Amino acid sequence: MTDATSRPVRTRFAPSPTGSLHIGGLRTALFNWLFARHHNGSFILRIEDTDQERYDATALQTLVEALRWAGLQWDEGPEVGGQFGPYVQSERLAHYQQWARWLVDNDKAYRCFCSSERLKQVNEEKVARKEPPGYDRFCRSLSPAESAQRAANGESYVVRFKTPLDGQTVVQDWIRGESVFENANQQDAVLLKSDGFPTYHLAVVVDDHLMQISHVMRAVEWFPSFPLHWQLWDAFGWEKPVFAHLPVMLNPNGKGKISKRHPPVDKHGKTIPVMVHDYMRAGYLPEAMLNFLANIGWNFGDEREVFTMVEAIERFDLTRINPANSAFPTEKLDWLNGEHIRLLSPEELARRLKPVLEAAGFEVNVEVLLKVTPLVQVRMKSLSDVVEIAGFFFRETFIPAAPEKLPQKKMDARQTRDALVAAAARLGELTDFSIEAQKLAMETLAQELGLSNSQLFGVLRVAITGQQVSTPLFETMDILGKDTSLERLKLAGESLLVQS
RNA sequence: GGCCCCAUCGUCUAGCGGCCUAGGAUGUCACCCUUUCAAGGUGAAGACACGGGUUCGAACCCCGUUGGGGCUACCA
Repeated sequence: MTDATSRPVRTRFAPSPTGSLHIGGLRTALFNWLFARHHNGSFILRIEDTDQERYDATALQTLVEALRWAGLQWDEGPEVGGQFGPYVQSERLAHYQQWARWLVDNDKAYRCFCSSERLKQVNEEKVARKEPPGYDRFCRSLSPAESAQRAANGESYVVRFKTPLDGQTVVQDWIRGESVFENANQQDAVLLKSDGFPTYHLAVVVDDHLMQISHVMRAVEWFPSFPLHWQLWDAFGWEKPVFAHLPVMLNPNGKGKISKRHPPVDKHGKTIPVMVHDYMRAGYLPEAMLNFLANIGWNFGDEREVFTMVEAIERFDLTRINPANSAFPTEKLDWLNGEHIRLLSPEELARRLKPVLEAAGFEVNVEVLLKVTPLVQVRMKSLSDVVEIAGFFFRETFIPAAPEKLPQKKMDARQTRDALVAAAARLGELTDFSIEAQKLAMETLAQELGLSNSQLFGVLRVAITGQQVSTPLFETMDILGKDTSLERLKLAGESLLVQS
């Protein structure tokens, strides 16, 4: 079996718009996108909004936003059009109704007039008898004439598939090979609902055919309905696409798939975001996110784990997809995000940092930001880290640290104050306030005071930045300037109460 | 419960019958570098779920057990 058919490669991502994009959905989209790009094919976005009860007007917008953030451009779909449109299923009802009708006319499906009450009762009875629940095929034996008559009378009905009563359905999955399902275990699934909307099962087959999808990559959740779809393709007599059921991502502890309803937690008990928008807000880079997702269930081929999507496209194939489900390795995401942050040019990083700082309420002086960026670049795991590490550069008024934070290991208040005074005096004398000059002066001073560099520099750091953890001291003073630096040292010295 | 899928370090993975006394990454720990925090460098601990086969030889093939996961709607 080969993973490329003779047909042009066309893949699709077909989410239902029920909110932001689920992180697992993004990976499914990514794999489809990578495959299409690798084969110079087309990647299609199709919206599966056939559930009116779950309709959400803003969801499509949010979904599109997440996909655009990730950079997964679709060649056909909402907002971009295409020759196989419309790409929103609620606008394609005529197709589904036509093909449902075709199935009924060709004895592949039938109208079911059973009420939901009766269905419920049948189920309860079956369960009571310890039988597996399911429809009892009551309407399957209705004559075509009676069926048509009742429909004509305006009686409400659904269309159900006429599942073969015996035999087996042998399905082919690219990742798992052959699987055999007993037809006797299959239900007469509803294809067309009473509101005239199709179920997923009908819509997916009709659309994948009409849109000439060559490869269907979807999550394994769909595997149980795979035989139904397989039979549907056969019933229509259409050429099937290649199917590949992707493993799902489980909670970090490996228990259960990641879901919005039961938010996963990491080993520290911290809640892990499920939606792409949460990751956007948390300061993750789209390139890191995609790199991360590409490493779950697929691998680059050699031992590299940090790569760009351009590189991934070159190598992407279905043969290296791992059929096993995987826990969500959050620590790797943080690591990869740091790696990608370091891969960025300082200018590019600064460009991405600006909105983060602004969102935190800072007014950003771009010139300062450009100087600060290289200092934070190596220290960040996420873009939002900049606020904590270097936010003080952009604060209107300086917030000094509490005086008790000033003394370093084995230092008392007097010693600390004296060090601050001496440092201010020494730095004040400098005509050359360069980083090197500052460093030399302070190293000399530390020796004179009998302090270690660590002690003296620590005191100065807290005085200058108001923080115990910050950007490097001399670089920071360089950016702040001599006047501001001296002012802060003086302020810190005065804040220390010393009994004489 | 039924049906189906899956099974290598804590985690993500390489491995597709001999190159495996199982490789990489992450995380953890130690050391080095060092003005804090990082980053970087070096090193350590850490896995073929179990039981049967097949074979000269099995992490790799087959069967069973166990474990995990998915599905079980007029939701997708």
